[in-house]
Amino acid sequence: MADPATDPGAPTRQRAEPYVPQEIEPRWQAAWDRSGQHRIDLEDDSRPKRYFLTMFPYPSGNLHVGHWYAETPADAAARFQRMRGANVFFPMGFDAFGLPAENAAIQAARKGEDVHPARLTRERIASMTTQFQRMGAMFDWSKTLATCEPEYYRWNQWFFLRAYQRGLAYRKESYVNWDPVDQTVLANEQVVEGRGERSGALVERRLMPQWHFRITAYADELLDFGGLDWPERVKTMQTNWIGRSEGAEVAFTTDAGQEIRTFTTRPDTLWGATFLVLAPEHPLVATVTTDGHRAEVQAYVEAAGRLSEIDRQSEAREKTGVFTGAYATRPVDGARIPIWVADYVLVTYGSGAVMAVPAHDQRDFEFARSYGLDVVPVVQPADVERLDGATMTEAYAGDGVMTNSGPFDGTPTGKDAGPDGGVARVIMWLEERGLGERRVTYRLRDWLISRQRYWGTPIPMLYCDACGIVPEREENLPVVLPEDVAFMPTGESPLQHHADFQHATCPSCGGTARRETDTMDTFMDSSWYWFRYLAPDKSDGPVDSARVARWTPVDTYTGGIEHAILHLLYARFFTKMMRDLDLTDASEPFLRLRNQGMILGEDGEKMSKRRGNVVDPDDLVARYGADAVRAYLMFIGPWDQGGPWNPQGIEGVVRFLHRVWALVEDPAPEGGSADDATVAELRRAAHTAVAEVTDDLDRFRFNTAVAELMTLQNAMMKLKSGALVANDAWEEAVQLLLLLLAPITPHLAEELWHRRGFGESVHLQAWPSVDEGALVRSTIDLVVQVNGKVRGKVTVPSDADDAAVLEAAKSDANVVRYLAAGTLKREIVVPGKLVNLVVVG
RNA sequence: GCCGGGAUGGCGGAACGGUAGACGCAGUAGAUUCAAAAUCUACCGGGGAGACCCGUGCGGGUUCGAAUCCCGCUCCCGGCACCA
Repeated sequence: MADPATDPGAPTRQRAEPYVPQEIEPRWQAAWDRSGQHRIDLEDDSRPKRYFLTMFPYPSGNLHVGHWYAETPADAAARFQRMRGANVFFPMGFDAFGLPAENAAIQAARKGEDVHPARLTRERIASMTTQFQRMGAMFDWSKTLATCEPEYYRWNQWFFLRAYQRGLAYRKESYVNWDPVDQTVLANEQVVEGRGERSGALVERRLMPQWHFRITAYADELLDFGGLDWPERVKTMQTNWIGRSEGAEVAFTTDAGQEIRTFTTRPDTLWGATFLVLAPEHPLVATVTTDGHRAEVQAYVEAAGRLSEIDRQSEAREKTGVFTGAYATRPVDGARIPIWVADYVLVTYGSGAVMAVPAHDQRDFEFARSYGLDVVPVVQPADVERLDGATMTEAYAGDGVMTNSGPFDGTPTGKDAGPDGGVARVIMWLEERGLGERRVTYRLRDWLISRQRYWGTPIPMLYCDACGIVPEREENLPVVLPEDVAFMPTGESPLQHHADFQHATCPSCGGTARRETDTMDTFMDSSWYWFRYLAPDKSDGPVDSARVARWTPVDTYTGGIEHAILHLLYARFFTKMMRDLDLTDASEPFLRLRNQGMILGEDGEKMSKRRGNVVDPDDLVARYGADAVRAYLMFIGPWDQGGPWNPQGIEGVVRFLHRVWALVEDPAPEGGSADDATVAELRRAAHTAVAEVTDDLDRFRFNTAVAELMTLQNAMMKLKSGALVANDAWEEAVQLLLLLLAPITPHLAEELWHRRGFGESVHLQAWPSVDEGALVRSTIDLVVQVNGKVRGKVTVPSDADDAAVLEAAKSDANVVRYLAAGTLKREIVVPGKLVNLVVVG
């Protein structure tokens, strides 16, 4: 073959125009917009529906690489499903309420400037929408929404009222997490290691009346992930968070006749309960305490109240507590045991009081040793020497045989003892005698949704002097968040000083009422938004029930792992509540969940302005084009892993895209071969890629999909010649390559598709199917093993029988050397892939 | 402590139980160039001149054959954690 590089006489290879993504991409984005190919017909039921949902972003004002990493692979998966013949709905909107915009307004107020969160948020939504267009994604912008608009949040209020009617929303005074920086209470889910999830401030415990959703009513149902294709770790995290414990509730009676209820997972150790412990906040502490101990107990309770949650739960801390002076009766045998107050017992879990069994619970053991309380073993381990309460150095929590336990002596017991074990039998025994009952307890608390903030959905409740707490009438919704507000430099919610907003008429008696000034947790907004996408303009109800029936649950939901508990738990709860309000038949919102990892800076650290390792997607697009950014983010590694940004890595992908352009557009070198073997090789390469890319995209394995496309490009480049390009098989291979590229690099594929004159948009083509015939090889590689070692490889016709295979193996000089030493034991034929000839000496 | 997920070249990572390291990055050599960039070609786990040998966190096992399956560890990441 003449090569202009080495042969000066050879004709110079003509080059087509260069690949300039910056020119191609805006042109196609505008064309797709004009043609409306991303506007979906939600009523079209001629094709199977696929609801692809990606977690809607908070309008921070600027897209960062994380958005591109989250959205563009999801877009590739959605485009792939559309080409496979599905009617794919892939909407995008904005989670628009929240503290950052309000904090910006407060900051501005401190400087005497005027910034309003509503204006700021709407501007940011507009600029981010423009930025989103540059991704070349197939978002259907005709169905977008922003949660800060009254048309959206009025339905938050509507749901709240319906939930209130059903007793699923309620107000109660309880100990809550107060974030002193953001000046609001937070849900348990928003407190991480004792600090506010957003502000990082140490949260304080405050007793305040607040609105809650009764998520605990669904605790058991939330533990059931049946039928869901979700990552194991997300299911585990939610299961841990809900924290189900089985046990019994046992009531102890004080000498003064008050009942103290305790929860235990080990009722079989009841005979070893040598004291009771109340949490400092337990309501009975004051009434139980005897006069002689009052001062000491009061001091202890006050000191405990001053401790931050993190100090109090510190593991290193030694257990402290005080005796109340009171005694209670152990119900199983009438023994009198002392009642203590200690802050290692949490008022928020179980009943806020525990029966302490120091011999078999490490915490109780440590407390008993500190204060000289009795340690009485009631479970004897089978294989260890007898436990003695006086000499034990730690609690024994394992299995064994019950002793000192009245009628149960000799019963095998422990966590693993099963239905005939002590735990189950003692519960039955307690129930028969009315001394206690089976009880399941959860770590999960009800969802606290009140926020003492401005930029959120007003809670539609009123306080009337005559009627008390009164819900707003549905027909008066929305309770509009007033925009004529002044932001305090102190950070206090302006609603607390807005007389017009607070002034209301009581729907019950017609008198004057005061409006609730707390707003809802913004996780409320994201708990049902995918229903609203289906009919964002609907004004006579929250959702279009026919579309809900057809389109939900969401088929594939994508987003960050940081929402594993928060948003995803609330969304599941909300769907179940909506089901019970007859708004949907489904019990689960999202059938398949896939989480992307996080893109880190070049240094492997989280991207931040302070570190100076932020990569700006706008710069990347200007430099390399959107397709290169998309393809690189997909190629970087498994999507759920994320990883550091590699500036040289994207160059490799850019090279690949230029090679694709050259492969399709540049003229081929003259001559070459287009014989049957060459054509078969070309078709095999193309159809192998079809098979692999199809499988990869189906399984969200974008990195190997891109690698497969690179392999195909390499193979085609190697084979490309004047003779082959003139063959129909070349045209077919180019078409397949472009079809496979379409979800990943939509602009490049579309441009080349048109340049080749293949017809209307590549994105409206059917996804190619594999021609199995093209995959069949005329020969097969034969690996020859002797005594477990690979000793050679021979190539035989794919239809060779065992005898011919053996003959072929023997024709390999190297194999024969080893074969001579042994005898043939057997041949193992792996159909379609490999043939191994095994010889044992 | 309990639960979940991992560990493969210099790096990111591939491998239905079937020749480990696909694809890419970085690197080496060469072509092109006055030179460089870009591009192209070849090489690119370790040892050995070679035949070969050794290699997927560690120790066993199953199998003709194990990164992959089983048993026992080590370390790393994530979640929960004084939750009775």
